[in-house]
Amino acid sequence: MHTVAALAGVSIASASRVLNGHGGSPETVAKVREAAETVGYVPNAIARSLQSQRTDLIAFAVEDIGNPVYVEMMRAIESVVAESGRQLVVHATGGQVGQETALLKRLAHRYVDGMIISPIRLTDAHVAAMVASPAPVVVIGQLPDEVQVDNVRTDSRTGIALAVDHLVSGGRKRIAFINGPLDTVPGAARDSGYREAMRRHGLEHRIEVGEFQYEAGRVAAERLLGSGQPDAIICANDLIAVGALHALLVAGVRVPQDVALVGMDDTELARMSYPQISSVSLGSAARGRLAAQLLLERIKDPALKARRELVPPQLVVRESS
Amino acid sequence: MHTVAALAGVSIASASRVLNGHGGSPETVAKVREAAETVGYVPNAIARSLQSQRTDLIAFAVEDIGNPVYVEMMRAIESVVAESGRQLVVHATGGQVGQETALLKRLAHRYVDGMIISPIRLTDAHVAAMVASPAPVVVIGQLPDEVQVDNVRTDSRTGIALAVDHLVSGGRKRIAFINGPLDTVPGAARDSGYREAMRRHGLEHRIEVGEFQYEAGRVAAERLLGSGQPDAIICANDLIAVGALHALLVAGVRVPQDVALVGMDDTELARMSYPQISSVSLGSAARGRLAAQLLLERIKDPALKARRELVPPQLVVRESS
DNA sequence: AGACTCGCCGGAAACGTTTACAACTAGCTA
DNA sequence: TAGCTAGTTGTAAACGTTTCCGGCGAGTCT
Repeated sequence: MHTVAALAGVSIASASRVLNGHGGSPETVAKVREAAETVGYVPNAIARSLQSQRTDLIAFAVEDIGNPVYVEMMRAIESVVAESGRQLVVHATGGQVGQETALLKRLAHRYVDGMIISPIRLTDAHVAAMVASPAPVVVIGQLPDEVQVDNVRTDSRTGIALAVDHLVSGGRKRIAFINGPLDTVPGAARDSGYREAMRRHGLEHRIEVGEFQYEAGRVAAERLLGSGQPDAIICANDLIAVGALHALLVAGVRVPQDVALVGMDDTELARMSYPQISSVSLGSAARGRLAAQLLLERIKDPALKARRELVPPQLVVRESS
Repeated sequence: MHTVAALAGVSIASASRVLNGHGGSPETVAKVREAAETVGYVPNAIARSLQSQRTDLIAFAVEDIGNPVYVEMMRAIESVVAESGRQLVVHATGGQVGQETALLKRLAHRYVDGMIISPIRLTDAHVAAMVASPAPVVVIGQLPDEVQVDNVRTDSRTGIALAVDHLVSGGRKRIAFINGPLDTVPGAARDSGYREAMRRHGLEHRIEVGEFQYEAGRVAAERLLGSGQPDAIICANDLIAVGALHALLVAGVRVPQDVALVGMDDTELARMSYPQISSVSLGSAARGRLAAQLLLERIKDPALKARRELVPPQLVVRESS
């Protein structure tokens, strides 16, 4: 920039103004433009950031950036972030509380303009770090009501209820549920949703618990088949559902004739299976998009008070039920 | 930092030194540490970057951050990048040449310390932008030999050959191939690999072309079944393979008895299907890891001359063949 | 013709760090 | 005791921008 200004025979102030389109006389504009062209000037993003106190970077932190649900969220977030001329920084936290709170604390360094985080387990340390954060944070997932942090959530409890109702109306009675760990936020919500819906229909519950993974779904389904085969299985996410489907097919169980299957999250996996798996959409893409929008709006106006967006679940019926 | 120094009664230089562990007398260290503690000082990442001329950010640019292959790469890259204390910025380019070259040009702004890019189509503009880039670039995928840019690649031509040989040795003769667009780098390589392998075995080729997507695979397989059913199908990636499998199962074709199926990329999809799909691993994770390592080494020593790493393909035989 | 406005310009401060340099002290050696 | 070394400290420059502010000239109004 110094050299551009020198070459154009103007001050660096004028050069800066011209390069940012902030006026200038026609001659100076021409001179500076030409000088910049000949020396191949490109502004330095860091210096600009230092001055403007913005990095135009948005962080997204999740347990595993390979999980289809998060991939879908990330895609949606990336799209709105990119559209706003910003860029996305991704963090894989491995679901470790320490990592996540460390990340939240690092926001104080202002290395990004804000963060979208979807903690799978929510501790007091999380909440403390979030409300203390000097940079805006948006949480995807449940959050205690009193916490004043932007939040987009879905209602997986009624999501499960949709699945149960659907199966019951199809005449199923022995509806089992394969859940993820109960000490996680989604695991706990799904558990209570399932129990309540079953109680409402006067049915007995049957629950298997494992990780939110394919392999866990396969194993859990095998267990279910081993003792008093159910006539329907609800899975806490699509990975589990695909695993369960695998076990059912291997065992020669017909889906949906013998056992109906309903997944959750409605990721591509559900569409790509055979038979295609019915799944409760929790609007991953919509939640990602909303979260990004909330964050951008808050960055623009930090005085906004905390908002809470709800994306309603929706049952997508396919061949498996 | 000013306030910390003032509170501790030392100069900001001393404060900075203490906070970075660059010596200082025991008393000053104590005073500064305490002052920093009481005011809750956190260093500003941008200012530090301006001084050090590093952002500790690495960019990863691909067509679609939701594609399982790229997800796997991204995971691997994120892991080594995070381990080095840096962070990952992701870009979804939509495969558009303009977007990608724009991204490469933006490297001049030094908003990241380097970029890993995997262009699906490679133009002269790409190459020009890469060699002209002031920040290090690593390319995942084919690259003309003379281009002096760090590069990690696989050999999908012999990858296809592995699949063909395997199917031939299993007695298959009418081996069809479902490919992606021929004007893409991977599409072209796979095409020539398939043709050559078939020629070598004295077999006639049969090729369907579509996108590198599930739906394209489904449609292509339907076409193949419609006219002179093959006894084996090779797919240019796992998404296509899963789509093809779907079409086969819907048509009542037994896999692998009637038609054998081999995918490519060996993503989780292949393991999660039923039957599990044989797939040619192109080492996505390994390529991502290598690319990240190359980039980090080059950042440390920019004088290094361009290196070229090759990850050999490997056939993983499962139930579908 | 004088007062006023407006647009353009350059000097300089600012953003928040790190670090080269010089000055100083204390401890040691010859 | 003079001289040297090692360690510590503060001043100030540097990183590369943007922007505030005052000055200046040209045009407009009375």
